[in-house]
Amino acid sequence: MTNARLSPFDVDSGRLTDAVARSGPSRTPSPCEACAVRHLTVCAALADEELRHLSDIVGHVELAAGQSLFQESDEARSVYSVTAGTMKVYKLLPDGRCQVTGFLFPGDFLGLAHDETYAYSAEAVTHSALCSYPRSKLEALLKRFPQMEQRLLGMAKHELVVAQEQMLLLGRKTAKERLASFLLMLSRAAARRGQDGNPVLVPMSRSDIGDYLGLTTETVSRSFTQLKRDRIIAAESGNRIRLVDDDALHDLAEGG
Amino acid sequence: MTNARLSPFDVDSGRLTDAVARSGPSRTPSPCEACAVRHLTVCAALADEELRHLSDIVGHVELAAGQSLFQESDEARSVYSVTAGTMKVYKLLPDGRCQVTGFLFPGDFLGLAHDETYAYSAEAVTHSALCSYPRSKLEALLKRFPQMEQRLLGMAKHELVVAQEQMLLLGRKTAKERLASFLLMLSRAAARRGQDGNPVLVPMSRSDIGDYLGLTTETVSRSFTQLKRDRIIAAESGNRIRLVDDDALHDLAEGG
DNA sequence: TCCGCGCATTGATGCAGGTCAAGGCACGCG
DNA sequence: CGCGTGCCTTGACCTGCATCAATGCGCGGA
Repeated sequence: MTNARLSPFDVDSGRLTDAVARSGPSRTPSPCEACAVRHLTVCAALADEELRHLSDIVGHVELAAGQSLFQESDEARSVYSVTAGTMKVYKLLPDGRCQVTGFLFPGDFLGLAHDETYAYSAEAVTHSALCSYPRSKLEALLKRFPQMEQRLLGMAKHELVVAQEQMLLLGRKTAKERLASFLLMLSRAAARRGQDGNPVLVPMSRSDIGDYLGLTTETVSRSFTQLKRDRIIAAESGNRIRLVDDDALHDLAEGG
Repeated sequence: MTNARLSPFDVDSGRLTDAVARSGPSRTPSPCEACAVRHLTVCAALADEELRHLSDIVGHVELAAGQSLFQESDEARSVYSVTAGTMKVYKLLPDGRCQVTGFLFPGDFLGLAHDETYAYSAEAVTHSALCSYPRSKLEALLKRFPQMEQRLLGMAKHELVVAQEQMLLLGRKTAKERLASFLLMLSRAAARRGQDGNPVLVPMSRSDIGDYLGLTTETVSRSFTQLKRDRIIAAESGNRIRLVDDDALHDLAEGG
């Protein structure tokens, strides 16, 4: 495996520039209609009229790798939809211990806050682009279009299922099992976006992975080495991992 | 600390029998209107008309301690609202490793499934009572009363926040910190229900607590002993724990 | 009242993963 | 083109929690 972080446009590059260009606020009719990742997002099920209203309130953000979008306890002014790149959301303990609660890819939603402040921090892992929706305006829209609320509820339910699986991982799986689960998660997420799920691109650092899996970077690294030695995965160029023995990987991930 | 599990009616007894009696399907106008725990539940914000419709489709379940409500992968026919007792929801690995993803108290909701099957198993910790709503009929109702959907979304968002905190706990906290967080969670949950948050009732076994905190029963027991030795908590009769040094407990829980 | 069962506690020991430390490798920059 | 920086890998050692085992203790049932 190579050590370098990707330059921001190595991967989703076309997608990133496309999405940003297309959705520029200056475009005429309804930029959201032309959104390249709409089928993945909360916007997928919306009618044209609803889309137009959404277009009216949408803003755009672009972040370089490592840039922060918001911090836990910031006032939750906006919610966001990732259109390109990879984001991470995480929580910190006062002494600096970090738990990454999720990685987000194009189509994913973030910033849903229960009260007036965010419950976690969000930061770009790679160069990323997002649509932003002012919370107040979005809420007004939700009142008018309950359809959207339904869609949001569906996404929240799905996130809950994912969160419960992550709790099982953090509470009960071994380091190797955690890494196997992680690679399969990445692979499925890539496939959902219509990208290649094998080999799978791993854009985040060992340290981010450790903070996601409740491990140290050293243990993540050692587990990678073990999986390679066991011929279950193989490193390829550009931070890609080939899933060589899919069955073994699944068995591992499920604690087989 | 005593070892005995509670007999089912030691605690929420009045509440349990009341709720069950009141909400019997044979009652005349709208049993939900009289529900003792309505202010805590998804039903809180509903208008009378909506409540009547809800009453029409509601069913009731009573479970003895240890009885299962549904299993992961069962077809998700109903969703439930806890009216009395304590439930646990959990996920299993094939080899039997168990992660309790949450304890549920009166007012809590369970069974929200993203697809056609439940994502976890649910079992009564103490004698419990629940309202059940057939999923199909509830969905029809949600279409008519978007208000309810909004309320559900709010509950789902709150559950997500809780789940993220639990991930931080499972990924990054020490055994003592986990137990401190757990006791504070129980205390807050009791207070929310209008019960005494100190001393706090701990109705579940060491093994359930371990499965919730990602620890073994032995480690849970040892951590209890340490907190007692440090005069941070004290055991009282009937599985109650007095939170003696609240500040120390909070500091511990936050990783101070 | 006594017995036995199920849970909790405590002790002894082991090990997975953390910690500390030393290179290695790729890339960017002067 | 060589050097520095940042990440990754590997090794040696340590420790917090798991595991294995024994005992305690409260309750329910005979």
